[in-house]
Amino acid sequence: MDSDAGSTSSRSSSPDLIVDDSVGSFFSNKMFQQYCQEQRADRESGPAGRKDRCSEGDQHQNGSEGDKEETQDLRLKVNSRERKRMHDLNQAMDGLREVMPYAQGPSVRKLSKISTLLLARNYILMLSGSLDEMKKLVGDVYGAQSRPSAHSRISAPPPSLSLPLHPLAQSLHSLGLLKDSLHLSSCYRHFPGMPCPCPLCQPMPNPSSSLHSLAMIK
DNA sequence: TAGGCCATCTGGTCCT
DNA sequence: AGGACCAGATGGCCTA
Repeated sequence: MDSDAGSTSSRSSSPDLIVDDSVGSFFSNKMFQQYCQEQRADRESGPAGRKDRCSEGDQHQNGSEGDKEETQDLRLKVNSRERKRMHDLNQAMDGLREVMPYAQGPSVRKLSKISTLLLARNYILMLSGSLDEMKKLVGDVYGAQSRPSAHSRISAPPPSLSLPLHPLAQSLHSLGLLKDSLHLSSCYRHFPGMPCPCPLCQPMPNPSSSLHSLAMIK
């Protein structure tokens, strides 16, 4: 189908659609309108189109010309709304990609939608785990401040450091998005005696949880 | 060339 | 009734 004719790039999740305020939404340049006219011609001329479109054409075959145009206008309006809805959805997806901890730039392939969602989920779970751990740590510090052994407890390397990387990092690896040069830990401050705060260096909060399987992209 | 990903169209369903 | 949402179908583009 040549329905992509109205956009500059089918790979973009935010195609350049012309806003036609008279229609009330994203709509259509001349090419798209021409496409619609061709579709109408297809419907009326023969069985070349899809079956559902043909049935729609048959359905209105006996109607008056005015009814036909009214139906087609309604269809265009509905299509336009649906296009706008998907456009908004893709914008939200782009917004999600922007806050995901993976390298962005022209040389890095954009995350697919499913990858974005899976990574986002894992990222949220990982942040929640980190927050819980931080709370515990803070509680330990303030609870044991009067005890002399408190300091040594903090500076001791956490046993979790030996655990495997968080599934988020594994996901990025599996997607080919995490290379050595792209490691994100440089964005974070490293404190002596503390684990690297970089999200990708975080151990799995619970290795036996179902989270592990969720990191597997497809 | 097959498979993945995507945009779009479309009809159905639900909600306001 | 009209709009939002959803899922299926279809075809185009890209990559391995």
